[in-house]
Amino acid sequence: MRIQYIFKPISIYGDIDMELRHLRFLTAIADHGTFTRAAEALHMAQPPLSQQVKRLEDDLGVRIFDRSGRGAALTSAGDVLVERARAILSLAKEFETLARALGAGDQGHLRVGMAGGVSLLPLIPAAISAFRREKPGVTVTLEESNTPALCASLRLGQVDMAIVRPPFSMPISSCAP
Amino acid sequence: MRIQYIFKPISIYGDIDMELRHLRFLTAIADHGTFTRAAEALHMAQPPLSQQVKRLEDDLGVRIFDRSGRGAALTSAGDVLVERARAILSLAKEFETLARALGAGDQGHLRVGMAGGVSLLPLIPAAISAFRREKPGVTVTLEESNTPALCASLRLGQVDMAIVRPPFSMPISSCAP
DNA sequence: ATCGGTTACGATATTCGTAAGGATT
DNA sequence: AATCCTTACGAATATCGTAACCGAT
Repeated sequence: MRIQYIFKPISIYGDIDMELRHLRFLTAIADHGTFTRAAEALHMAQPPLSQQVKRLEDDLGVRIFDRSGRGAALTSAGDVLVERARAILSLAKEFETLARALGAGDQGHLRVGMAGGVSLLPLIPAAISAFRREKPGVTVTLEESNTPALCASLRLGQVDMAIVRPPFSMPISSCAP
Repeated sequence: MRIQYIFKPISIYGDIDMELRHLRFLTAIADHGTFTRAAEALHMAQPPLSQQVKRLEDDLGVRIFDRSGRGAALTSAGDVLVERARAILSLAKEFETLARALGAGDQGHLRVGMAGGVSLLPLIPAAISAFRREKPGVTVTLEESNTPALCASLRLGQVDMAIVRPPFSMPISSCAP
């Protein structure tokens, strides 16, 4: 009866918080086949890349890459994990894109044409103030003119919206985009 | 004609890499309603939480929370984004769980019973060596005995696998789990 | 001997915490 | 006045880069 013991090293570091950075490291190595080339692609030196990956592997208790003299190949576990990592990174990218798009809606330039005397109505300045408070990123341009001229400006796209008074002759369908 | 200009501040920092930490911050604030209580839950002080969120908002160009004297409420954009953040964090959590599970499969204790003389066959030691090389975290216990005794041990769960020679009398269905 | 990965350690950069300042209820 | 968020700045911490080392082809 022969018994063999293998002592597995345990992480000397405390548990780390896995971050998207680590997932980016994994996919880069999987994509480029070696730590060295992945490090180049990540604009960093290779030793820190090794450190981070090793630490992640130790923390999760799973070996993701098989290192050899000619590069790093995915283990069977690594194969599954890198696939998941790509999905997460893809969602994160979408998150950023969506956030910027949502933000873009809150900034820009709004050109408002107002018929003469409209600014005397209590509701209008209040509405503009409220809008400016809610969307501080939007530059608001106010322009006072008469109703027919404003309708023309609106049609030409020189203003984005016009506050006029009846009577005015403009079909709803000709609103500016 | 009156014109108002509002200059929108641009981030003085370079673009940051969004990390899972930022998403954790967002969901914590959304969950707790105030930066202060979220900071407590995150085991951190409240000012750095404000800093990180502000920086993320500036970088993405979107306001996620409406700050007021009595807490932080989600903006319409923030509502969408926090929902996405939760999805990403959920996947990240799954990733960690899966990784640990895959790692656990690569470690543990494998008890192998071998019939006498089997170790003389060239294939068996080679297979064991290969297995140990591939799964360094698994402790392998080898035990030599005779075929009937090994079948009994296997049935009792005293070994995980047995390498025996015919004839042996054991239905396949009685394999250990 | 070259290529690739790891270890060691000092430098750098980011984050974090404390203290003071505003704003709103 | 009390509560909550922000700004400012020094301290702690984590990451990063360079240099030296090991292993394999």
